[in-house]
Amino acid sequence: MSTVPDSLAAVPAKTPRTERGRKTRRKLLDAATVEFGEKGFHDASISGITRRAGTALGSFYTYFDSKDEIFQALVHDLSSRVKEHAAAAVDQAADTLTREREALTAFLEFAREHKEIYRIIDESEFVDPESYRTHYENTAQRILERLRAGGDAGDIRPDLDEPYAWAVMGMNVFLGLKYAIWSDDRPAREIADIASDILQHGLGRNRRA
Amino acid sequence: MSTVPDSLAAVPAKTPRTERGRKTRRKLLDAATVEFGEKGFHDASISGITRRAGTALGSFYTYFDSKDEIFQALVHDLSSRVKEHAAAAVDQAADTLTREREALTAFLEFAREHKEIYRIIDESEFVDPESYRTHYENTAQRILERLRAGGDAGDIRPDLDEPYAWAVMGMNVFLGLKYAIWSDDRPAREIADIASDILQHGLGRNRRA
DNA sequence: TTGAAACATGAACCAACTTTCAAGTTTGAT
DNA sequence: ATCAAACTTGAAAGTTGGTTCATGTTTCAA
Repeated sequence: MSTVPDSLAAVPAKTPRTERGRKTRRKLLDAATVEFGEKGFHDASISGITRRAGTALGSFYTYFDSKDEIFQALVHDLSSRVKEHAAAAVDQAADTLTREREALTAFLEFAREHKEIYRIIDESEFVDPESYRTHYENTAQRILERLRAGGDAGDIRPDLDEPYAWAVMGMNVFLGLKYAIWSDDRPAREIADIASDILQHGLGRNRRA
Repeated sequence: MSTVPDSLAAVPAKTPRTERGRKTRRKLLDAATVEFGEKGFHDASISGITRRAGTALGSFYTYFDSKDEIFQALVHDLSSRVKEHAAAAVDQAADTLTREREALTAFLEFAREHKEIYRIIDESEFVDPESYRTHYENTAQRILERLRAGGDAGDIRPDLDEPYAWAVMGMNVFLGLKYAIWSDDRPAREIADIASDILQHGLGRNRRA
């Protein structure tokens, strides 16, 4: 006997209805980013989140049904942010490989400034596998579209398909892990140049940069 | 007042001393591989492990100090197995890029047959970060050595350093995630050919395969 | 054969969280 | 100004599952 008709269930049951509510929800989400980022899902606690948010423990359940649910909401939130950030960087570039280089540079810089985000999205592989998969499928899709556009424009080879996009994405993610999360020292640009170099010429002896 | 002198502490305290002990420890490790692989660290339980192993709950603590400790032992164990499997495949290949292609093919096939292993190693990023890092640092190191050998032999460009190895590794890992863990359909060889193609020529229009 | 050390057992303990709830406060449309 | 709905609160209930322990059994070197 739910009070909410199924036909209107599009909006999650616990959406805040007042300004105060929206603010509290936002505070919880931000606090959760810090808590999960610092401790990981397993060691993070609801009380840790509410303490950071400065709200009572019980208030958490006004906005989220469970620890899993807020994590899921978070991944969705952060995934959008990463996407938007990369999209912004990509706009201005002229040719395809420059575009990819800019996208990677932006990703590296973003990851350095928001290591928690990288960690949370990565951990979603185990906490909320569907979100994880969606995140990377979508990212690969956008890469593939850029590559195909480049192929059409005669910028790069025209015969590229899905696995090429996954290869590019894998390169980027691991360069991010190594040179954004685990160490900061090298300029992001330097790393992006190397990736770009691989995409341009490969490792063969054929041609030099 | 430990009964074990510090100077002899090289061997973990709980190493089995009889044949029966070694067998039980092995059973627990194998059971843990299944349990962690199926449920993930968080949802896995010690009682789940001992149930699968066919031992009493208490026996677990004869061999491991905690849930974290057996996970760590497991990652170490599995990491070695992955390494050995790849090393075996690499031996016979003639030139550098063929070697890399064989390594990737072997990795993909191994991952398909042992999806649990892939998952456990991946999850160690959060459960036992040091093991995770060691695993990938070592893997990158071996890739770099192969690339350098290729550079020396005149097989490929001679100016490759660490980031190139991480880029190659990232490609491989994500192709593994997509085409070994998430889907099985395409032949491993086909995927490895694509990666090899990228390493040989890049995505530029310059030359065709 | 014997006995000390190694190993096995599973009920019970316990700490740590998540989640609930009843009582109070604030908001905002009328 | 009013009041019903929205929101807040934190103590306490409820769970879950890791860990301990006292007791019993097996191993194996002497």
